[in-house]
Amino acid sequence: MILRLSNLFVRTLRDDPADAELPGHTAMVRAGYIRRAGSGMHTWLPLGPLVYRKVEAIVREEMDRMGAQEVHFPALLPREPYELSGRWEEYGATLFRLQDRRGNDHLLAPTHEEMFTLLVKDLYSSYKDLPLSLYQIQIKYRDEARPRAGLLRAREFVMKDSYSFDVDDEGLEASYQQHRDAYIATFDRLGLHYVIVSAMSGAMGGSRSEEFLCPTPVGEDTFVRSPGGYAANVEAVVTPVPDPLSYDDVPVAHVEDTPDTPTIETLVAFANEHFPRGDRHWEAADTLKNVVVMLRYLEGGRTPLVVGVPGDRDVDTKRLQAQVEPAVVEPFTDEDFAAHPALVKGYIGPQVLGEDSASGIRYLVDPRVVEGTRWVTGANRHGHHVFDLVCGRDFTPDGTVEAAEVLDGDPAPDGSGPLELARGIEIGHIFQLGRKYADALALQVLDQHGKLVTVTMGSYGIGVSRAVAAIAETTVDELGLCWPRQVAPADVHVVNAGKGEDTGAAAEELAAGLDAAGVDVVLDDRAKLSPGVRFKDAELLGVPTIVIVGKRLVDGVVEVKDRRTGEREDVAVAEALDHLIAVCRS
RNA sequence: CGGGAUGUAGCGCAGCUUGGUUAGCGCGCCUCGUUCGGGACGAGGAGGCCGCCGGUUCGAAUCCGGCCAUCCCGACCA
Repeated sequence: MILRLSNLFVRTLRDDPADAELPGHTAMVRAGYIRRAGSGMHTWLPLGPLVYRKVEAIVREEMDRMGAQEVHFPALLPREPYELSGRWEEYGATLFRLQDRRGNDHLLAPTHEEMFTLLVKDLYSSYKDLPLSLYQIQIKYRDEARPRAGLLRAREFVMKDSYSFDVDDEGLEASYQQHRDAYIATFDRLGLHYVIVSAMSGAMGGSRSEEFLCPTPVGEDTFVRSPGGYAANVEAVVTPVPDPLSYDDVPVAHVEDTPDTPTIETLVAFANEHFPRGDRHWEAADTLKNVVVMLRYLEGGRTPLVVGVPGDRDVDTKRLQAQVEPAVVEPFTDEDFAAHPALVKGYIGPQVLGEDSASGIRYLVDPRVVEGTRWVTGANRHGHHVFDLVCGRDFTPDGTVEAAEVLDGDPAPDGSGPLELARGIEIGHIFQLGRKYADALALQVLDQHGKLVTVTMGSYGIGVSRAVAAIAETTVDELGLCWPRQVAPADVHVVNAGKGEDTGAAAEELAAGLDAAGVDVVLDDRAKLSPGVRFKDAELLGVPTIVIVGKRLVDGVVEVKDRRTGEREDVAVAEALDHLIAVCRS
């Protein structure tokens, strides 16, 4: 294939588009791979699909290799299956809903669990048919609250989603492992760096879930890693529990007048001024911060929950949310405070909390709050705090919860060193669904004893368009795009940098030779352009090997430049073809 | 959803405060000529519902009101 810039449908931009912020996205727009069509929607120009299709092909090959079979559902679906699974309601505002001319509800699918489940239910009814893995590569729709970062968080995007079906947990584990191996092979081939992080704490019945994150500062997901190789989603970090402390010599708890100290900061400052410690200053970590939230349950109803964390940390809503699922964490409003007079805003303390207390309000604390720890905390009276309140002596929480934010330097749960917070792009997610959808949609098969058993499922996703973006973001440099060869739109970019007909003819001949050898070529055969423009465009487009046919042609050489390293070498014209073919196949 | 901003040619922007010729600049595009190894130069061109609706006014890109859209920060995000 020879792409001639003289007629390729592309126009490179000299200025950065105003609405692009990430370097890779900016370069893709400037180089003419994609354009914004609307918020979270993108048009692909000819260069874009050349990259996209190579990514897609690698994903497809690895799925086929592991034995998954490709199917294809509509992106537009009727309401009914989602009604049956409960997700018509559950999915909320993120679901694109629309009506047909008869007023019937439809949706643009954000993911296809229901359809896969129902399809298998329609066709299969025996354990002999399993295990089975099906996949599709499909446009997905999510009405994101805030689309951003170009292809990374779009409202229309392409995802490979697959689902495994097994009769038992051992089968599911095997299918999961197959997908995990296939994903490793896929991302290795794509040239994407990744870390595999545990995405759940295991509090949800032991089902496994792991995310493939591509580490980059522009990523939207936060994860942690340790020097010893531990890596996890922040939601999954388990806090090591300290040993209990002796509290024999801790004075009796005493309430003090602490006016105008509704925040940890004001409290610490006040305590240091009026109740100085003998040994050191009071610190935020000496205080116990009690945060009250409302839990809303799917089946209806709201109950308050108070979470106690050391005062130097905030409650991480995402971590808390992961712990209380399927309940939803909601803010505690002023009306809620009015309805629960035991809770004094800014001065909440454990003495009035607990399921066995008068208030009956559930009280969970950070795992660091162990027996014997002494705290400065709210006295449940406006302007008052209690000092030397000892856990296990003066109060007993209902339990612990992993809700405190994870901080840089916290110890890894497996003892592999201090955690480092890092950012990444979620490029893949593998998940043991279990029987959620099989139960909801009655997917059962007969086992070898003739008994009906509910199938257990896994779901596995790779963001294909997002992977393109992730590659761009992690390879782009100050000159432009810099594609890995296996996904580049072409192998060689031939620049005719001369002014005479001789360089033009030599460039044509070289391009034709490469094409005949099966090497894809971008040929800059545009007329009347200064060499500088051609060089800039070649670098912006990001084809891995650039050949300059120019002033050195009179010496019988062309220049071969590696886009990534910038290294140039002179190659005799007579050897250029063989040299380039070797470079592209190495 | 909270906060902040923006909407003027394909792209990037000025003009608006203080209303008044034919709405301007750079890039890109067309023609001619000169250039030709790091986004060349000259001359001449094409291209605009100034986001939409309404109001004020003799007159609105400019002032006022409403709406819509988009972007950024945050919240949210299997």
